[in-house]
Amino acid sequence: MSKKSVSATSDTETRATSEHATDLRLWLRTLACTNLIENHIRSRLRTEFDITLPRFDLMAQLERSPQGLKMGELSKRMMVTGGNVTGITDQLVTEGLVVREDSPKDRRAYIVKLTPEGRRSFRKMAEAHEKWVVDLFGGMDEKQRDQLYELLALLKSSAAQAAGKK
Amino acid sequence: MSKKSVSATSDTETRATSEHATDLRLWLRTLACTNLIENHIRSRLRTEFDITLPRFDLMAQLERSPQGLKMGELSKRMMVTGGNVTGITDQLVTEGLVVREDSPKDRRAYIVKLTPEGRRSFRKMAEAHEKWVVDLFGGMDEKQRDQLYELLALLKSSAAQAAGKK
DNA sequence: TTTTGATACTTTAGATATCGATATTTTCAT
DNA sequence: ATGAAAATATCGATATCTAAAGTATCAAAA
Repeated sequence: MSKKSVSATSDTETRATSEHATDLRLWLRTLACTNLIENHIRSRLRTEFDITLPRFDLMAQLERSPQGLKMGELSKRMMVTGGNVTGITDQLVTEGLVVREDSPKDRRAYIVKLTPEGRRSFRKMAEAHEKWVVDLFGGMDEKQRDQLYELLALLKSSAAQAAGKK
Repeated sequence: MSKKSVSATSDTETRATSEHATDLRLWLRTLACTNLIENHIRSRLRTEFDITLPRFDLMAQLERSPQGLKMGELSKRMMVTGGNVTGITDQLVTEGLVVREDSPKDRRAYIVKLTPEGRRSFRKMAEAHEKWVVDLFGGMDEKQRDQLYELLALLKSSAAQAAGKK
């Protein structure tokens, strides 16, 4: 007894099951791409600049916000917990790449900023980092990259909404 | 090398810079999507099943390979280092969810398998997990998801090639 | 056989990560 | 005002995670 192929005739239950499976495959592929790229970048940051990815990421956030950022802001933007940001910041302070300044508006908070050396150091790494990313995405043409960019915007808002409602 | 459609007024340098910037944005958006989804799944696995994401991932690999997998295979498929797999496996063995069996072919290797309890436990979690993923991708229609799936295939091979050459 | 190199896994050290608890400060409703 | 609730950051415990070094085994050549 052979099963009919899932097509226009599939009932609700069959369709639901099949959608589950395809969504799962889609998610696993998304994850695989990210891990592939992230592992590569992590490895090169280490071998070529002797820095870890989390430290680089934190510095990247600060470079984009020259006025500095509160710990909580960093936590939100890096999508990691506050305790984690505390640890990474501690390391970068030890290395002299960032500083904690007291916030004049809120005595609970710190403002984290790049030091001049941190900024200089980051700029050099960022230049190489951009090249790596260009290479990693180089197998796609401009139209495909644009399409991917738009689809990921959809995914981001879809996931944000679903995650928000919980 | 294929021709790229570029606005007539941009010179080479401008184009290069702008491509760098757009690729970087594309990568950051990819990363943001993955983190968003991953954090949500991690959180729900913890609150609803009291399990960590890495443990769930390892079990998922084993469920797909009922004959069991060697540590090295797990390492490759999960895209993490061997030492990491050792630790996660240790935890799961302690919890009675997986077992290490000696490989009959190679005394250096183990075959890791789900225990009956591990399989039972995983199936229950996987069902919920799939629902979460369906919800997270629910804001995209079928065509968009298909497109995303295909574009990610391109990205995967592009990144794999670039990462391979180094 | 013995050596040699590669492979499979573990162990170690260091740096991230999370979660829950805590201390301090701010905000806000009364 | 003032007390409760919320916000900010840190700390301690535990769990990942990587890179590198170490152990055991395999496979093939000398």
